[in-house]
Amino acid sequence: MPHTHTRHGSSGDDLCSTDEVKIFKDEGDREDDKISSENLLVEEKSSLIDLTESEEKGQKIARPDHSPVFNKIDTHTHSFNMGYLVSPYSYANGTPSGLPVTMANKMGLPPFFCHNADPLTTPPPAHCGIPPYQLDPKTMGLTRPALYPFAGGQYPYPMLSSDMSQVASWHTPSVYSASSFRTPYPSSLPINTTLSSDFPFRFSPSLLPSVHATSHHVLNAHSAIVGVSSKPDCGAQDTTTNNRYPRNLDTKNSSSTQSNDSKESLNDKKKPHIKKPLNAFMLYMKEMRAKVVAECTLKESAAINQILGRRWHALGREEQAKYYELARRERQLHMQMYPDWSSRTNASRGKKRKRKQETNDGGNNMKKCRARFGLDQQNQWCKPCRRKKKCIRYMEAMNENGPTEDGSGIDEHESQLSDDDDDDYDEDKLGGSCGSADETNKIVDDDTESLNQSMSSPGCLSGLSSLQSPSTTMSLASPINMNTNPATNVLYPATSNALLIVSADQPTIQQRSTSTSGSSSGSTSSISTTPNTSSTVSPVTGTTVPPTNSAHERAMMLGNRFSHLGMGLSPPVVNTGSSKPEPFFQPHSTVCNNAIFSMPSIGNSSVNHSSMPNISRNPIGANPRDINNPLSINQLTKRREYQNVESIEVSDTQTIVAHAATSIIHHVAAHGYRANHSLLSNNFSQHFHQQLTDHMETAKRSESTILSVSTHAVSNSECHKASDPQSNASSKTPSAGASETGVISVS
DNA sequence: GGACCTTTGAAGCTA
DNA sequence: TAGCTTCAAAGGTCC
Repeated sequence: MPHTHTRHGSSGDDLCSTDEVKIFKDEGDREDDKISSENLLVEEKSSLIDLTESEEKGQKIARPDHSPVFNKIDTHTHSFNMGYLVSPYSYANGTPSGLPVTMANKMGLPPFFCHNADPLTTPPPAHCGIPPYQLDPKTMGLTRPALYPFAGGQYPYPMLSSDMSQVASWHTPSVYSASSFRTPYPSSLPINTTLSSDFPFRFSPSLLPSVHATSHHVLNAHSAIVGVSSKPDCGAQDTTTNNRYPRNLDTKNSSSTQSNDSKESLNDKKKPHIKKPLNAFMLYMKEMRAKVVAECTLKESAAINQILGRRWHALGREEQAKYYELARRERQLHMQMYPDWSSRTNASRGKKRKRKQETNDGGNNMKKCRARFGLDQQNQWCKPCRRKKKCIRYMEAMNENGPTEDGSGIDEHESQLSDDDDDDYDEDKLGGSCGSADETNKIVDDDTESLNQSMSSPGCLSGLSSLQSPSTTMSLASPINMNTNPATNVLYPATSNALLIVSADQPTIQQRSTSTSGSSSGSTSSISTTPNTSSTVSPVTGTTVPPTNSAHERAMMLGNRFSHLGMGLSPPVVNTGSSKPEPFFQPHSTVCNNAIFSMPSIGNSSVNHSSMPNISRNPIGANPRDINNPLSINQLTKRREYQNVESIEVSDTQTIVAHAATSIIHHVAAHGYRANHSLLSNNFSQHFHQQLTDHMETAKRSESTILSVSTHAVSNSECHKASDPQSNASSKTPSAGASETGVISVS
């Protein structure tokens, strides 16, 4: 376990992580430290959990005063170095991974606070990263109280000049008045009483951030105290405090002021709810949520969390290690503050537990409609789910083969199926190819409903709620993953001649393609085709054509495919009548030979698609933990665009696709395409455009009818901006758009 | 006002 | 010990 980088070479305190140490390094030393510490972090990450456990178990063991952190502080007393509190982590890869907001908040630091700069007037350097919430707290829904409600000359930190005074100030109520600040932990806790004795240990600077934490927006954000936290009798913790943890948590200690039983009983009723310490992911979420919200204009936390979940997985180990470390510190601090607290306390108190126990009775792990079908297929939801009521299918599954308790659920369910799901039945049944066979079988076994409508059910997909319909989902990652739609006889080779852009930091397609069934994890990209027959939209041409599932599917797939240019692009191959589908796109040699586009079938126009196994179901999206699964985000963010897809003649699929694709490419070529992974260049776009144009010319000669497909851009790879007026405006133009992040959608 | 949704991780409980 | 369950944050939505 590395704990070096302390200038004084103090004994290693596990609390002293390398990232933390880096903060105390001078600018000139950071590079070297970064290199070494990164390597150390990798090692640290591997043992992070064990370390955490061991440390937490032994946290009550008295520790020497020679904490390396203190030593570090000693070395920086001249500058009142609390910079580490602001940005203990570097941004080597540009990923904003600064100090989690929680910690920063607890530290009571302004966002712009830097150890060597004016905390309030000097913006942080770019590498420090500015938490997104700083951009526009109001619009992001994050309340942000005054960082330091001091008057100009009241800012406490500058007054500190010595180590101890500095440290002491962190714990001196006079400095952070309880009435003025919200501390993450109650000031009245016994810990204050023991401060003099074991302060160096208990309030090691590594922990100080949380201990002395004063007001901060995140603390507001996570006003941790539930129940009495807002009660006036909670004293300083109520209106003025923003504690995550209650001040009067320990009733034993606070009971001294409440002598009579009535007060005690009342106090028990008002006993504050001590929340669990945030884990690494929660810390990450708190930090990144605002950013995602700002990027995506999504406000629904469920959707945001899905994005964050994916990003979390996409996060480097080093980055994650930081959050693990912070989470460990949170736990440590929480444990120190509330030694008697146990998660059991919270687990046994809430109604939530009761409710969940009820819903989990019967061992039903079925996903509810929302999770099964996603937001874009609400037409497949049961009625209660549409109304956010209890899922009757869920309840039905709970009762296995038996009827629901009142029977209404079944009836409604059946009615629902007959009403809304019949249309999907054939297609799902025929072409319903989604997910692995195993998963499909599993679903079939679980619920007969799956036959009717949930061949695409994300239930087989472990319930990523916002996934595209898995029934029509296929993965680009799998070279043999093709979705043959019998209804239209149009083959969609996942990899045929399409260009698949693989992130350099992601496993290659070949690697991923080895897995052709079952888990979706590791899928780099996917194509989602959602034969949503209910969608009706006016075409750009204004003509109204009866909706055709395949056409809709075509368009949506196209949109999906192009919307994932940054992750993968696989235009459809149209079966022109011959037994073998004709490749729609001819990859350019420059692309085929480009290692970036490494892909088994790229450039191989002779791929025998017909001989390819008919992967029944694309596992993409099956695993909500699949960080590379774009479907969840896609569905969350682009379904509205898809709903604008107008019907298209099946026979015109090729032309339509080409038309739409060309429009997109036009835009890409014109504006340049900056894919998520920065792998697409204008040259590529132009080339691809040329390829499309050539095919279009060919198609036009053979096709008589052309229906147009409107296209518009989506300005984010993960998030649609349907609510964005600009995006909406652009959606009305029959041109494709590419955002800066390189995602294009077609509607 | 509270449940629900959604994510991952931690912790407790149970078999 | 493995598996399951609950909770932590967040905010829109629904009842």
